[in-house]
Amino acid sequence: MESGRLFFDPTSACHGGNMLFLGNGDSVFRGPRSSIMSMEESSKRRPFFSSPEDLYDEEYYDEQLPEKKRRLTPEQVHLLEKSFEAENKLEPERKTQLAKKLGLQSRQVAVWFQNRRARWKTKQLERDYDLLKSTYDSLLANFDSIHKENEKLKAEVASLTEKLQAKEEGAGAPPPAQKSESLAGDMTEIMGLQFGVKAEDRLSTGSGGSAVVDEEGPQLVDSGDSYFQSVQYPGCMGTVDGVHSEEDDGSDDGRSYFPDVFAAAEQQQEGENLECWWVWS
DNA sequence: TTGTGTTTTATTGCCTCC
DNA sequence: GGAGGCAATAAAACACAA
Repeated sequence: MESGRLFFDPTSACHGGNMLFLGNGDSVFRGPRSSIMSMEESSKRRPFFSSPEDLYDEEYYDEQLPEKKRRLTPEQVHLLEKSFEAENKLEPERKTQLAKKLGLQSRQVAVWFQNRRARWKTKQLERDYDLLKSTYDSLLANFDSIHKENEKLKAEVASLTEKLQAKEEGAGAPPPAQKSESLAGDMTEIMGLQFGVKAEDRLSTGSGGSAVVDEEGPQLVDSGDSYFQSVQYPGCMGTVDGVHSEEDDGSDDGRSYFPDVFAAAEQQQEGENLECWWVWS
């Protein structure tokens, strides 16, 4: 192996400055985390191996320099994906083993995992958005139908009240006014309670209505396609311990990036089911 | 072929944890 | 203070339409 050669992307040095030139003429590869590797060391840890055999392939060295950013082989990616599925974070030992197995630098394996986690998170945000949107649409549609039903029932009450009054007036002897007025008043009050107070309940977080849940009712949030039930990456979901630590600040519990929102939506959905039961019974 | 958008690999700087 | 994680970003590699 030719000593003193650096295997780095020269273009990276432009923006990243991963090359340091020392006053004594030596140059070192400045790796991430400011870990300074000697020139010799960096040449040993040459990036972009396509296979373990390439590591000691003189011809490869001569023909491929200067190194350019090289994609991993499908086999390497496959193994990395499998490893990621099992556990989306790398312990140092596992990283080293994986790197050895793949003929990559451990740093490359770490970078791959880092990028893979970022991709997974992006996808997850998209899924969460879709779920949130469909939940909102569903709730909106439900609200509209209930609102219409409310208006319809109100009109019905007014009509019946009118008929009742007409009947009482046509009966000759005026019945105890107190009674008919009381009856109409009662109905109005009941309707007011039903369509006023309950509507507020419906628009609240649903905490009041969630005590009773219609388990047979539609559970949009927990549909079969929902992220909460489907486990795309066993190692990334809440079912595996490793996932829970993806976000150190606790914003990501491995299930959703909007846990509170979905919880509220879920509760509201339950409230909606209860509401339906209440309205139609 | 070329222009353009997307994906993948890699770096940098900041933050947190031990 | 070092190690490792993440977000932001650069740039090469790739895909694809015109």
